[in-house]
Amino acid sequence: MGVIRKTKAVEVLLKEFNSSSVAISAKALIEQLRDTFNKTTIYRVLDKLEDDGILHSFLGKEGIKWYAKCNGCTSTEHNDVHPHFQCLNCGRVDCLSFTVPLPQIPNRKIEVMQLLIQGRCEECFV
Amino acid sequence: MGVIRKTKAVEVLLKEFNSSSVAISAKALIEQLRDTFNKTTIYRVLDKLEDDGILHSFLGKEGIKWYAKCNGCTSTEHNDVHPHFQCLNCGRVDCLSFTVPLPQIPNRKIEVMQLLIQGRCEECFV
DNA sequence: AATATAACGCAACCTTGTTGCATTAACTAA
DNA sequence: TTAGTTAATGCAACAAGGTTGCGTTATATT
Ligand SMILES: [Mn+2]
Ligand SMILES: [Mn+2]
Ligand SMILES: [Zn+2]
Ligand SMILES: [Zn+2]
Repeated sequence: MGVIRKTKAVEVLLKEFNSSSVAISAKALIEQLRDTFNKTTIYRVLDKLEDDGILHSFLGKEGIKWYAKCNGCTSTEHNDVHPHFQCLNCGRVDCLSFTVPLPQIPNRKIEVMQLLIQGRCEECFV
Repeated sequence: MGVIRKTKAVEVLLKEFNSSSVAISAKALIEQLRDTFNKTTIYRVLDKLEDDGILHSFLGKEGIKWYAKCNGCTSTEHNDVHPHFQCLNCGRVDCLSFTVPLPQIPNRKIEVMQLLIQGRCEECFV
């Protein structure tokens, strides 16, 4: 797969993610671009951008899907695994750049891990 | 809130969680008890048992809700926060007893964290 | 046994996300 | 530059997980 045509939707969504580095939920994009694009289109473009290694996705607080820019991923290699932070006050979500060392678990093989930290972001921190 | 009446549904669900210590998804319970209870009832009882500090819930792989027994929680204090493990082979989910030390993040306050580790469980480990 | 009301079943609904299909618009090459 | 090819789009309908309102049932209390 992969994005092959530079369509209006691809262009607009790419710009959305390039203008800031915070994560954006599919839900928010659909709402925000409701008058411009159909939700199906948005879901499909996000899918493709993820396949391309341009965006990565993860599940936020209520199990809804968020997307953020990738750093150095390709369509063949998605090696951009890191924790995410969701602010319980303003809702903002972003990527955290550190890695969390996990203890070995006997007789289990760890393949993926997803860590969502919740609390107060820099803006909402008192 | 809290469970006030010992009904059939409460009894059956409690037994379900007491007979083993693995987590069970609401989805699985609804399917399994489809001929006995309405799904609304199951959702409501699970909710209540959680409020009571008897069960805790978390989101699994596809963002669906899982429940497991609590250890030493009450209706006023839910202090049973720990990682969960979901087997990518057999689908089994369980609670992990270790705690993951998180680095301090400057200017942010960490309140909750949810960690889902995926891989191969003891049974499916080769 | 009579009462009060928590819990239940059912149908209808909500939200997030997906699918099939006819139409439109990018890209390709004449 | 235009015609042809087909990826991408819009729309409507659907799916899964979960919630809500309301009339009925069953548990606990007297
Ligand atoms: Mn990220
Ligand atoms: Mn647990
Ligand atoms: Zn914030
Ligand atoms: Zn397994």
